[in-house]
Amino acid sequence: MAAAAIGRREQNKLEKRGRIIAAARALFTHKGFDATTSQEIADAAGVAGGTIFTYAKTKDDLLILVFHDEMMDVAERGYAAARGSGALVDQVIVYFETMVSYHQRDLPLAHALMRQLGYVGGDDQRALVRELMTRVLGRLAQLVEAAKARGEVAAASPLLPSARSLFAIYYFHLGGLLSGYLDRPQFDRNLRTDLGLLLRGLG
Amino acid sequence: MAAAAIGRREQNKLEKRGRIIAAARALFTHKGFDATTSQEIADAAGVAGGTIFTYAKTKDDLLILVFHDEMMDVAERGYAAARGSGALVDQVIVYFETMVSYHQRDLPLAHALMRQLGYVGGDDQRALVRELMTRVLGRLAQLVEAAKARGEVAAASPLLPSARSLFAIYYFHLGGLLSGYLDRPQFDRNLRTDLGLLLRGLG
DNA sequence: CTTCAAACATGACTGCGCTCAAAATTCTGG
DNA sequence: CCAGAATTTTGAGCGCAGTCATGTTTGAAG
Repeated sequence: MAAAAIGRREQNKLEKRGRIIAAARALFTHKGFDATTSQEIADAAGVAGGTIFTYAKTKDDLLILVFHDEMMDVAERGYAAARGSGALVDQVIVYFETMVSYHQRDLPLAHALMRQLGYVGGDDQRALVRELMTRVLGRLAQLVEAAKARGEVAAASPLLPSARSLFAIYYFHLGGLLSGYLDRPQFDRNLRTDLGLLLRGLG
Repeated sequence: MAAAAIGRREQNKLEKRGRIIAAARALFTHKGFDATTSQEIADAAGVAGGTIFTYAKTKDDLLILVFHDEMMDVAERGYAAARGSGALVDQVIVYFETMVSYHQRDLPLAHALMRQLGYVGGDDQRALVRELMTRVLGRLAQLVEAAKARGEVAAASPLLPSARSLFAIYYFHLGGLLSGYLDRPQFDRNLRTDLGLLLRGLG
């Protein structure tokens, strides 16, 4: 049989997985992460309590499942919005601002998600994070590549490390914002300063 | 009364706090974080179960208390070790390597700690994280400052943003190492590449 | 169609983090 | 030294994340 052929078993698993993710997303958004019990998710998804944990090893891991698709999309939208801008700094800032405004819709949830990103339990979820990271860094690298073509970035600058470093700076400040060490204006200022520094270099 | 005068009440609280932290450290190190119950910590510290949670809002927050002092010290030792080396890149790498080898002693615990750093519950713990961050960035800034005096770094480079960015890059890769996305050689390579990139600049 | 094995779902159950009303301890003013 | 206010400790109890033995469904082989 071709790999595309799927039996009733896999079909059911996919449907159930979809219902669980949808239920979790709705409840997390509506009640908050902590206030949502795994039993509520199970009820809303029409499955037994224990079934949740065959799709995500922990309740925390559900966050990865819930956000993966949306975040993949946000990266795309951020890239699309960033291409238009002028200098690379501005492009990169537009890219990250797109992500931040997505997180702004629900800061506590974003906080919980960020916490979880560095602590994934299941292998499936780990693969999802890898995929997401690849996408996010890939789009960044494209911005850098275009800037290189424009002569705005040195030809010698390696793409992936550049993208990684830009993201590392964003991620660090995002943590500060979500943890309450920074308010939004501070975040914006720090981000611009530090990204600019990376682009210009310390040397 | 002078602020230095402390009554029996505060004296007792300090002692109890010390016992709790010591007990938690011993148990975390010996049994691991997850395998240690809050009751065990309480027993070892000679207090009732509920008392733990007047000193740390959550079990997770205990990690901050346990590691604060040691990490402050590691930053000092890293700085002392780094001053000797030659170029700024190498100094910074020595600084971070000192921290990494400290974490290597107990990777799962370091992982738990890192997770917790971005999710502090109590205000006291938050202040401790602030203090630690200030120390870590401050020592880094000193290295940059000295390099600036040597003419190795542009006079225009602002110290704090530079230190922040260097740390952000380290922190990002540390997360990759602790989460198992990177092995040690990859970590070392990435760190050197990206720190060098920041120092040279993309432009 | 029947039989058997493998994969999956179930939900009662367990253990632990954390709460909170009550008890114990310390402080203060007279 | 005493009464009573203020703060801290206590530990039984609660709710929930996560487990696992049992039951159910699916797929394959004859």
